[in-house]
Amino acid sequence: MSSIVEAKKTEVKEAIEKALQAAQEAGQLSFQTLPAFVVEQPREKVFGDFAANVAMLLSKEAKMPPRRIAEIIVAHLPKEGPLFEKVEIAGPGFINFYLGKSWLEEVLPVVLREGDDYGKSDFGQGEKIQIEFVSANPTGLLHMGNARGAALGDTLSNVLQGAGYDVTKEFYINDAGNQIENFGRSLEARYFQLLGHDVPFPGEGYHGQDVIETVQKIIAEVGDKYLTVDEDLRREFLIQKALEEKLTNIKNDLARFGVEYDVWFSEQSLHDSGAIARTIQELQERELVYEKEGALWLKTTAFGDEKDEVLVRSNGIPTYFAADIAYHCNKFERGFSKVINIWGADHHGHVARMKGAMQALGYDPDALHVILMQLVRLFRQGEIVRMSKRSGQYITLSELIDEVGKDAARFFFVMRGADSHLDFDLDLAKAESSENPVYYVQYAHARVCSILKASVDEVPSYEQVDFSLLKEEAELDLIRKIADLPDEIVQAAVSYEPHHLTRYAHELASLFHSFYNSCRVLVDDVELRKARLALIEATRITLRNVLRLLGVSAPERM
RNA sequence: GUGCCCGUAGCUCAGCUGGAUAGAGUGUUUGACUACGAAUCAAAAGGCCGCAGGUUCGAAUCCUGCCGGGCACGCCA
Repeated sequence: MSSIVEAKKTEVKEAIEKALQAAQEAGQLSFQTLPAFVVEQPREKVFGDFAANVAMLLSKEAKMPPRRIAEIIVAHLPKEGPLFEKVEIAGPGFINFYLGKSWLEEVLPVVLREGDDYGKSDFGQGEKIQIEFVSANPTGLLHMGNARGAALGDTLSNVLQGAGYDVTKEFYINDAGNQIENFGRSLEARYFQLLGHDVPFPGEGYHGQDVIETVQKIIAEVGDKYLTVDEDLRREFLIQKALEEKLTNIKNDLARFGVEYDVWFSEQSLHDSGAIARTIQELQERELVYEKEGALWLKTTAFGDEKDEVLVRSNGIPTYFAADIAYHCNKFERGFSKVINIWGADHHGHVARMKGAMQALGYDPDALHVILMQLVRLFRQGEIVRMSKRSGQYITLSELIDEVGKDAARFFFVMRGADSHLDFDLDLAKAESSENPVYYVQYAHARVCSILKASVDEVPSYEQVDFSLLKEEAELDLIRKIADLPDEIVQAAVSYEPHHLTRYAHELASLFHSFYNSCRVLVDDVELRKARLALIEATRITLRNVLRLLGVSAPERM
């Protein structure tokens, strides 16, 4: 539960702060406030283990060129401390710190000791975060957009948990409102049609084949006895049965995808409990609601929206927007300090409105964070796979898992940032070759396992290993990357960008493959062999932990 | 028309709150298996970071204006 990299950065930073103070007291440097400088790992290894940009930031206030300031700071740093092997000034005024390799010897024991927990931290301090994703209409099957949302949301949840947050994953079931009425009419029409009655199908209805299948199942169970009952009763029954079946399907598909929710939240329950009515009343009390043409409107223009939005239609039914406001209030009432939503980019117009509504009701709009994800395009043999939801012609999550497998699907969806359009190459995802990044990472894991199996002796416990024997460039690079995991997870968590993790996984695998090709593990030298076994065991642990966060399996054989 | 997102190597994309010579993968070219898995590795080539201004010690990153692509502008969700 500790990050060595973070600890070292802090040590460097404190040393610089002391040097700054000393320089100021000596009258060599004058400034009012300490600038918010950073200590970071430079892009290039030649620039040392850590670098500070403090001199550049101070240049203006201290009225001195950055390199001159850097010289003064360096002069006040501890000369021969255990911390710095070498300190250099480079480029426009960076101070580069070379720590030598002794600090790297601290890394592997931590990994071996923490095992499955390596990479976790208490950064989030148990802060309560709620995350809502997929929330697909229970009137159909899950499509590619839902699949991307599922992979993104679930991975982000894992990452947040890994960074020490208390995460609740939630699926909002749209089981009320207009589209359910519409769904009911579609079900009813199919019910009549399948029982030999020639009735018209509603133009705006749900045309998909899956709806027909759902009704077939219902008929198999109850037969034709709902032909003659009252229309309201019939529709209510069909809706209830169909929603049950659809929801079970959705749950099963998501479970196959490795996604389990903590809460399934029903929209209908907000109607039933009066939560929506209460929310509308509260908005009314704040004089943000007015009546026009028989409908109730919310003054969203007061929060910069282009036009006001309807809360309650002239037919008396609250809109989705009204229900969603009530739902979000409910989230905050449950004590979450942060609420994350993952929406398709086509809902972006909804973001400002929802934040505005939260502000109107006295909540902090910034506590609501919406991740918008761009659309997914499927490619097969270089051609776009055309899909149309209206006609029911689209590839479902279930079919995707059948075709490319859970591992590839999840990895591919998380590989790109949410706001970039995702081109999903089905052939690449299926390819069992090096072009496929999933296999590349998994292969690294399988390779480690294979060596461990071939080894006659067990992985030594970390107390029995002399880690100073690891001094090849490839070994040190690999250790450095392993040491990064806790920070990578925190980075991905605070930025809500899980795609950093697929990148990290690939880099780690790459450094391992390099190491494998330049160093032999099972050498005759007993002590070196032990050290290298410990290194690859730590690599295995790190790879497996990352893959677990991604929801991708870590096979021992491929 | 208005608003939001995107524009980086042939292709698909990274690039963290502004930092050093803009990075991966893939594709192309060339090498490496009598050694723990060649589903691997090493090396080369490949860029006006859409265009033009501005902010400053410093811009792919921030601001403005254009150009090009996507999306949204319902008493749908």
